[in-house]
Amino acid sequence: MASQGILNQSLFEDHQDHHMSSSIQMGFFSSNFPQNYSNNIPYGCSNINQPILRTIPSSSSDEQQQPLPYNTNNNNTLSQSSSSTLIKLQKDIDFTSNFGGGPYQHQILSLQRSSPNLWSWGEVNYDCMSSKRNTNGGENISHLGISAIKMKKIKARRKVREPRFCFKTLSDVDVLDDGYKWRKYGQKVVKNTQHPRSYYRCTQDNCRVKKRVERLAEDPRMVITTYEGRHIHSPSHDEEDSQASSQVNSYFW
DNA sequence: CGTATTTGACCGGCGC
DNA sequence: GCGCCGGTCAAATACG
Repeated sequence: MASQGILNQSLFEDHQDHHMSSSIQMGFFSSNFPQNYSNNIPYGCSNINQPILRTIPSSSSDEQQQPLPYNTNNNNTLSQSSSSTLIKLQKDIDFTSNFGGGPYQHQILSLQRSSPNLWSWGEVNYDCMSSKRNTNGGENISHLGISAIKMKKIKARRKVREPRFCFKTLSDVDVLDDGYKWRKYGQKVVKNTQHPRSYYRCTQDNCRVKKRVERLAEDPRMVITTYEGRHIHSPSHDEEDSQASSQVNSYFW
């Protein structure tokens, strides 16, 4: 499976560009969610407090400029194709470094901003993981009105924090098989949630990728998975035949 | 017995 | 400065 985990770069033309444009870009990626998760397709966005972004056919043009609220039916499930995956992700995240490739092709939505790393961990952490934060006046980092103090704090944290993103998945299983091996190193009960948050580290030597997993308080059927950092290796279940496919590793910088 | 998980302690950031 | 909270550590425990 030489093509595993390779992002369809034709849809991410400025993949190498570190300066984000302020556009919303559609793309596809192949993930290796295994067969038993095929009915647990991730479809969330990186910020659970913001509207879930609706998938837009990649052929459509200008209407892509605005995130649209996702249509949900009365069962609070997606009314669109369940095979759609919607993820707002930081521009410099290589999706394939967190997901290996596989038979399932999911649609993702990449939100690109005018400055690098605007999806700072702080923003994701406060907005996505901790719904109590950011309530004083609703100051939003994504707008130019951000205070200098706040920006300073964020910058300070950016120094040490890896890029991260998270998404929601409808799943009975907490830990989705993303092809990598993880070791649990902590569990925490987060305030105002009934479900604990679990912390995992990639077991690969020198790979510092972390992920955390928790259930959405509002809907325990949803698993929120947050990845931080980039894998420096291919998914572990490729290891057996990875000797002959070192070129594949270049996709997992 | 080696490895993975659990879980209370600890630490640092942040708000008040 | 203090307390709260999230994230991490590491000893204890479980597991294969």
